Amino acid sequence: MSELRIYNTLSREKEVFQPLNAPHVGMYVCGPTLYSFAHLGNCRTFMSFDVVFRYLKHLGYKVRYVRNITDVGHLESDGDVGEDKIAKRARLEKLEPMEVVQLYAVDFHKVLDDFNLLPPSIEPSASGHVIEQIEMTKKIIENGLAYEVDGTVWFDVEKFAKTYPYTELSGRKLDELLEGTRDNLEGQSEKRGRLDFALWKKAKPEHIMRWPSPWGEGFPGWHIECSAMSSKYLGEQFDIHGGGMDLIPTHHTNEIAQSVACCKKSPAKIWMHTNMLTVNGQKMSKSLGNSFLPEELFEGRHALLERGYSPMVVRFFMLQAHYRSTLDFSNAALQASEKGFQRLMNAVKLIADLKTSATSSFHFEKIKTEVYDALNDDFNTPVAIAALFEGVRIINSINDAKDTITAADKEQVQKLFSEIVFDVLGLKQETTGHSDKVSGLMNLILDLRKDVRTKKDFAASDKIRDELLKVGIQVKDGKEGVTWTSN
RNA sequence: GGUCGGGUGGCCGAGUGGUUAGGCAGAGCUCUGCAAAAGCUCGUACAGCGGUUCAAAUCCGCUCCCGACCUCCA
Repeated sequence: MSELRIYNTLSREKEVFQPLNAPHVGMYVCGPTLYSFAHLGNCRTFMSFDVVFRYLKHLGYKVRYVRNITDVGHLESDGDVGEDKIAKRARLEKLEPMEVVQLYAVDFHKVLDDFNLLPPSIEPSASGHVIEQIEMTKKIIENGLAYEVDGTVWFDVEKFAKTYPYTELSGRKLDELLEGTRDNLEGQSEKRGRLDFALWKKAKPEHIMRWPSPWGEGFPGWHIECSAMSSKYLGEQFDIHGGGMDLIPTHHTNEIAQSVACCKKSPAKIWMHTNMLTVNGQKMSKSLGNSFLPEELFEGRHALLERGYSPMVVRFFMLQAHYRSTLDFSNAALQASEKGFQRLMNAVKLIADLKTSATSSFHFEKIKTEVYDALNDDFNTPVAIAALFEGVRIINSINDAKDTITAADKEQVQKLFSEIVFDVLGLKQETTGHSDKVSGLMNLILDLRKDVRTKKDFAASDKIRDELLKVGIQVKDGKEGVTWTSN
């Protein structure tokens, strides 16, 4: 079987995955800032890493997956001028900051649960690690790479860049960043270099969230939390650090700088970045106002949607694109995925009842190899799914007695589909949740319909079928009897 | 403006120097009382223009178009 290879943003190529301390794997993913509801684009990133988490576990690794919660320190604008996002929200809604965080945390977890994401091993919050962030900041000052001005501590990027390739992750040129004209230092705060960012911010009198520190009352900067928490739970060096692509140039670049400045070590071996979800070719984002809330999608409450789509259909839709490609969101694409998802799941259901033969008329190993080769190739879920569909065709064909399968192969197929579809891709059969009453009614109706069909009263029979279809119940007359599905 | 990424059949979306992506939609056939489901067959796509090569959609150059980042953003 092929080796797992992962695309590393640092090297810009796929590298064979070799954990620092096999079988243990440490993975850190930048989580949400809880100042609003998570939209679908946010969900895509966490879903991508959910598959990474699941696949690594499937391969037998003992994964510690840390995904943080940002509940303090994330500013509206750049490190100088903005207001803390959560503090602002709290002020506007007249809530305690922790109330704001709680509201969106509950929603966030519910949504990810709807999408069948596994919870991370540890979900640390920034506000719960202020001490660690202060300690790290102190160390960076000791190492001469940060300075305090009037209660605020700044990271000295230009000094750091003399001994370390500050822009290694983004591939930008430092000179060009320094030359940038979009803002200048005039009229701005006390920081020395235009790229310098805050490790600790002095709290203004009206600021609600504040902690004591060696530099007076204040709160931690946005980037330092991830450096502090990743090193606390995964060590100074760990295997995988992930997040959305938009975090590369600032957040992740600064994270590396902080960790190196503090511990002299680059924190992660592999940096993984997911691409954006787009709507009509444009990035889905809150500021552009084109974002979808998962709830709106499930219920079809959105101008761009003709109707709702279930969480598993959406999950399947997202897995049909590679995590490093943009994925364009549209009604038609969702519809296509819905059909495909149903086809896949129907086939999975069929496996258990397949009749076995003395020989198999297909090569199971070929499908299995294709699936694993795909997943090993930087978690290529769309190709893995394509290989599974080859299996779907065969399963259906066996069910139609046009192909054959041995008992041993059937067991293998069952195992492969169960492990890949459910455990790795994280899909699940969506229970239609009929009550006993509905089932009883359906049995009665179909029984009556059977009677009229025996009498060749097809008009009556078809009327029953057509009327049921109108309320969303589809009747299928198979060779083995009548089945029905409800949506 | 700078940096980076991309333009694939009706739609979504993989891949890549020579061999099938896959899903959805469409056409035909089989099965069926008819439907549905399922199976089989079919469309022969890679923005444009040059170049390299025995061979390019895949490499190189130019042009056009789109996007991301450079400001908070997964």
